[in-house]
Amino acid sequence: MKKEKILLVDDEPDIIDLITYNLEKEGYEIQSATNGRDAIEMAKRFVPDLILLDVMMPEMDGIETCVELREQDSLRNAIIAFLTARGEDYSQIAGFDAGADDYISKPIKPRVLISRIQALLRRKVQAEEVPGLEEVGGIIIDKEKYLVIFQGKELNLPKKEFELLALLMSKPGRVFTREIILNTIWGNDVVVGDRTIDVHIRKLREKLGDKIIKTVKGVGYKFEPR
Amino acid sequence: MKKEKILLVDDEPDIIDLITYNLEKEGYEIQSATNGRDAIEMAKRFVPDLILLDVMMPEMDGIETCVELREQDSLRNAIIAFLTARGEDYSQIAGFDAGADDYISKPIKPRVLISRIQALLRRKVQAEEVPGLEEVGGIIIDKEKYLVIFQGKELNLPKKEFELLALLMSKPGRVFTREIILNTIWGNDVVVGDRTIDVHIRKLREKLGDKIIKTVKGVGYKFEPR
DNA sequence: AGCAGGAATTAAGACTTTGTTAAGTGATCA
DNA sequence: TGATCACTTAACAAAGTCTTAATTCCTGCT
Repeated sequence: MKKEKILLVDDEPDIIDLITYNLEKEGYEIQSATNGRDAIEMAKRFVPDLILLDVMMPEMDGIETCVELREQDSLRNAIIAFLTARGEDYSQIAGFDAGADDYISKPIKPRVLISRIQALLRRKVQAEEVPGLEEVGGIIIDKEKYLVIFQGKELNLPKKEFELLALLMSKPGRVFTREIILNTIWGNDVVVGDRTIDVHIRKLREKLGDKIIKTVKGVGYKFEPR
Repeated sequence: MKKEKILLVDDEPDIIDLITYNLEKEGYEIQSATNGRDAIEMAKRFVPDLILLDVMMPEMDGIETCVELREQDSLRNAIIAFLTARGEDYSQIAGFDAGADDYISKPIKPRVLISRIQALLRRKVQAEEVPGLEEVGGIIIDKEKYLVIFQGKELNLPKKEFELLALLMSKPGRVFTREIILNTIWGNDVVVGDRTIDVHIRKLREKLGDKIIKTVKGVGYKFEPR
């Protein structure tokens, strides 16, 4: 699994040390900055997945920094969370407007922080999407290796079956019409009989069980994630 | 702009009143429940955009409730936020695992709460924006998945019924004449008897209840949102 | 009350779309 | 070159959907 990158911005070295220690222990890759200006420079190169930003900083405060970070195109889908002292409630309001995704109260409790960060990154991962490898409803399909893993077993599907499964799984739940299936897998001009698709579907069902691919009569087929 | 729906779950009436008052003032549509069981029932019908869930409740606590709510298909993209008393940090950890999106500390400060909710809903809107999915009067119709969710239950409608429902729901309240229905669903040239539409309407009413589709004698039919 | 037009209801049968099986055609590979 | 595998087709079976037709039910009107 890819190491996720976190940029930590706080003017107090003690806090930086504490957080860095705890997050590195969790396997994240951490970089830190002690002021807004540096943070922006660093963010451009480091391209973090998550930015933890102290609100109270000399010179350029967190809010200001946040606004500038948000203008960076490369950080469009980075997550920004503020670190704020209890009682600084105004910052929550201004912070969300500045484009923050969350805020975390000081004093920092490591366990809480980690759990919070996991939740934030999980949300981000959902939003992203990693091509090539997909996992839905217990089935893993690896387009690079041309491999399907189902109930712990590796399956070597023939080309057409594999492509058909990959297509259905690319949008779990969504119905693909026969027409679209033909166009996608066989190409716009190739003409094959109507039953051909059925037969391939049948073979997939033989291998993956009957419940995974569902027929929508008169429309098409869909992959039904458990 | 559509009113956003919030379901509030807390066993203390005072809290309910306080929050309801503040959120209604902001233009949200609020429903509330005082225990987890009711909350789940209500959620199925109400289909809220956001659920505020007290962690500490008798019988079924917030975490448990959250887990069950997350299993509801119709709540797939609802946002769930916990209300927690200061010091209940354990709840933050368990809560995120249970599928919560955020937590909000008590005591509730109205200004902070509202700002927080706005941020959460803003995030939701971004995450959604998926065409083909519509929600009207507690019924969700998903053209991609060819699926209707009604009172928390998934319905698999046959093609014609589905198309008919989709048509009526596309403009809630508007009357569609028989002629337009025929032209849209059957095509301009296809000729089917007049009663055919009635029969399909009837089947829809069997499945969705009698009140949802209304007859306008001599004119046509309309979908009657709540 | 009686009537007429439209709509609801029902069940039966026609019709479509899929499932299933087995067999045929190539292609590939030792 | 014979075995195996992938793919396609054909033919029939099985589901499931759509239509129709016959009848009853409403509602407003005279």
